[in-house]
Amino acid sequence: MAKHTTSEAGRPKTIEPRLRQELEELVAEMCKALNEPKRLMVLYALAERPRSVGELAAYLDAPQSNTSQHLAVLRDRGLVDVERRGNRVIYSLRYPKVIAAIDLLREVLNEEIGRQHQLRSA
Amino acid sequence: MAKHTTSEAGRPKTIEPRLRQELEELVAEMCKALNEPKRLMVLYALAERPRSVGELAAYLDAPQSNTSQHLAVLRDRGLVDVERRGNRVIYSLRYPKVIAAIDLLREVLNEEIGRQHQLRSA
DNA sequence: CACGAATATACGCCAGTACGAATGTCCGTG
DNA sequence: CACGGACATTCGTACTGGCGTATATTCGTG
Repeated sequence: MAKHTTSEAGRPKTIEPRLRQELEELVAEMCKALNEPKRLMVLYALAERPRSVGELAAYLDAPQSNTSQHLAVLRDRGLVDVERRGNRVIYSLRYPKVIAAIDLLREVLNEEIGRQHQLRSA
Repeated sequence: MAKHTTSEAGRPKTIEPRLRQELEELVAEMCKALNEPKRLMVLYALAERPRSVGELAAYLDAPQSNTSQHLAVLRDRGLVDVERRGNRVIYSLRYPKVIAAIDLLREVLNEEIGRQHQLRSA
């Protein structure tokens, strides 16, 4: 393991970049769960109410296996709750804050689209 | 300003999935800009103050070309502003809301980490 | 105008990932 | 306990994205 070269310089105001990198890694991992349109649709669908896999597959107009794969990603990231109900498996949204975060990004998107439109018409 | 998506009572609760898919595609594109630790670090660094490419490269402890590539992604997504100052190019954060969104995800991350810890100790 | 510093881009390589098809697993029912 | 339905997982393939190396571009300076 390579040691840090300048570890004894005075403490900078920002935290050690190495640690910072690992921290951001975790956030990035969470963002990776959100960079897929179908997964976003799933999250919004679950924000309304819990749904079964088949329901979500129909909603996405995607094959069952594909839907299950996307749900597995969200499950591994801990973004959804799972509950077995008889023959089916019901998924639900665990953190409403995730929707709030995406909504914020959507607002930014709106501003940006307006900006681009403004540039074109100038 | 940003229009409020008032949940109009007469409308169907969900919009056409086809259109919805395209909308989410755009949001997903924006998330793709955030799913890279170094890009997140860049955004936070720019949230403090505008910085040049060399400065950011040093901060990331990454080669110049790599830094430029990441900046190109942020630039293409419209998340940063660019200004040429003499020999250098100064980047700055365009939308503070992006930081707010990431902070929200960070909160979710904290809850999730606490949750996992709790599960392990049970 | 030649030169060097700062930044951007092109290219090839490798890892990661979404997808469909096929298969495995769990559950309720007859 | 055999069968079918709902869901999960595996596998091979095609695509995408990040990286380093090398090269191009832009600008200040002598």
